[in-house]
Amino acid sequence: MTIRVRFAPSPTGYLHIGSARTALFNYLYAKHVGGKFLLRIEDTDIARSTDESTRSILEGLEWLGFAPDEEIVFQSNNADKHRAAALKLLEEGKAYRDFTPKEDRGDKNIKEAIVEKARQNQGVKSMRDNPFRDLSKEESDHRAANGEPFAIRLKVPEFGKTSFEDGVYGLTERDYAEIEDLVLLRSDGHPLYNLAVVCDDIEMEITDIIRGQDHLTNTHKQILIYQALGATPPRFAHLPLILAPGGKKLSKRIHGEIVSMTTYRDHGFLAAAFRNFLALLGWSPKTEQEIMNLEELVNVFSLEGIHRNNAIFNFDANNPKRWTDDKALWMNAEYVRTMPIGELLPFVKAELKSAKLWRDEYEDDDKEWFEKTADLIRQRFFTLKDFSSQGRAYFSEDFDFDQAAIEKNLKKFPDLQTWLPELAEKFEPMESFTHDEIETVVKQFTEEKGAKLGVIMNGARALLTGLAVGPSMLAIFETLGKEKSILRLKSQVAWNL
RNA sequence: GGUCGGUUCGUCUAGGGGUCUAGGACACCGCCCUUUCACGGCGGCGACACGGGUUCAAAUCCCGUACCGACUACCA
Repeated sequence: MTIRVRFAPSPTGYLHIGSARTALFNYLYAKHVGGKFLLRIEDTDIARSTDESTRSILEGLEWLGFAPDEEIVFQSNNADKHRAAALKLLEEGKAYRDFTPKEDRGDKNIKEAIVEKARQNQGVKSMRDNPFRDLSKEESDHRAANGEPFAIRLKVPEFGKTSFEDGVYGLTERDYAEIEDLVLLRSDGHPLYNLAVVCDDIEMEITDIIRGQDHLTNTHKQILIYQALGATPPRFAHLPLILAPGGKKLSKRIHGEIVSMTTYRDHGFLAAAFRNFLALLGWSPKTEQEIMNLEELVNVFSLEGIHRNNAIFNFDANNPKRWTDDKALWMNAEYVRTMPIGELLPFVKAELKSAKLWRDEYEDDDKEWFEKTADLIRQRFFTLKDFSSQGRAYFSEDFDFDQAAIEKNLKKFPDLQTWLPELAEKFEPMESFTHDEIETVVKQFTEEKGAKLGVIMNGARALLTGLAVGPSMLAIFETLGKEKSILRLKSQVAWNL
């Protein structure tokens, strides 16, 4: 039987880091065994689901490169089937109508309310004390026929326990006494999560469910539903959670965009790098190799490498340099700096285009120059954004000067104001403007002036790139070319800043 | 409150009774290279939550405590 897994997000926000990692693990698992990776949008909560969120999730998945192998399933389209299943269970006596009026809960403190209620009911409350649980069929039918609203609850057996072998957490058991007669169908006729998931997973012939650990206890309820429906439950594997710094829950509300996939895309992350980073959060290949492309990840992925403890996604909202996890940033830099240049170029192009720095010659007459330059400057870059910010001077005459660079490398040595234009003069007659020739000229010039090579070079760097850091100056001269080098060495704009 | 789960450097992790004076990566610090540096090279700092057992031997097994998390909704 082919393995079929699904990623089933609910469209109540963007694709966040936890869901993205769940999608990744499902994808890796499916591909590893030659199975299918499916996508289902769980939009049964009409009040909270939005189309915009669905789009955002799809966008995130697309960016990461996880295309579903079959058509996307929208859970809300299956509501009729879910209702039918609930009715069937009711018919078979495996569920019952609950005529208790719906309780209005203040939306805000639901968790607190639950705890409070549980505290009050301590030791008294039984999960089976619903007065409608054993209502006769006749009376139940009668009241329903009279138009009395009701919810349908699953009739959980009095004694026994559910158990299953979790792919990550091992044997998991739960006593029936701990499981309430869960609501299958709301009094307004809307199917509830646990019913919907089970029905859809049966219908989609899902064989393995890989999802967040927050569903671990739900699984027992779902197994009860599978059994009532006469279906064999699939295999389950639960993933540890990804937490915020300090070990608190990562929340869309509190942590905002920092957890959204689109943020990473928009901040110049390479999907390959982010995927790689995500894979290492809660999973380990058990080797010391950390840089792995998708294919390698697929090859070595196994449930056995998944942790049971939660991982922290580190970031510091108040520190621009640490706006997201250090390791994610490093991973991205590693990819930017070491991936085959040919694979990187399309991303550089897209970045330059969006910054209006792209010129079509880069793919034509200046193709070689473009490749060489991108290759040269990427050595110190972290994200794709750096090509248009720090790398701006290589693609445009309109670039900014870093104040600190000017102070430190230019104004501190007033002689440079005449020397640098003089150096430009030395460049003028050069026929071949390449590394070695430039070196000869610059060195000779430096000796003439009795100056330090570093002073000349760094001054030139400030003038030619606006920055205090970057590749070797000889390489910069060469890549910028004679004309631009001369022009910028003579320019006085930086001196007047 | 109850049930269940988890706990190795700041963070991601290796390890599953002796090979652990606990390994790697990121971050941090230092040194080197150098015309600069956010590159590169070398090195350093730094952890088995705590308390009891079991054992010749425990990071590894058992129990308890603490802390963290999930679930406990006519949310998903």
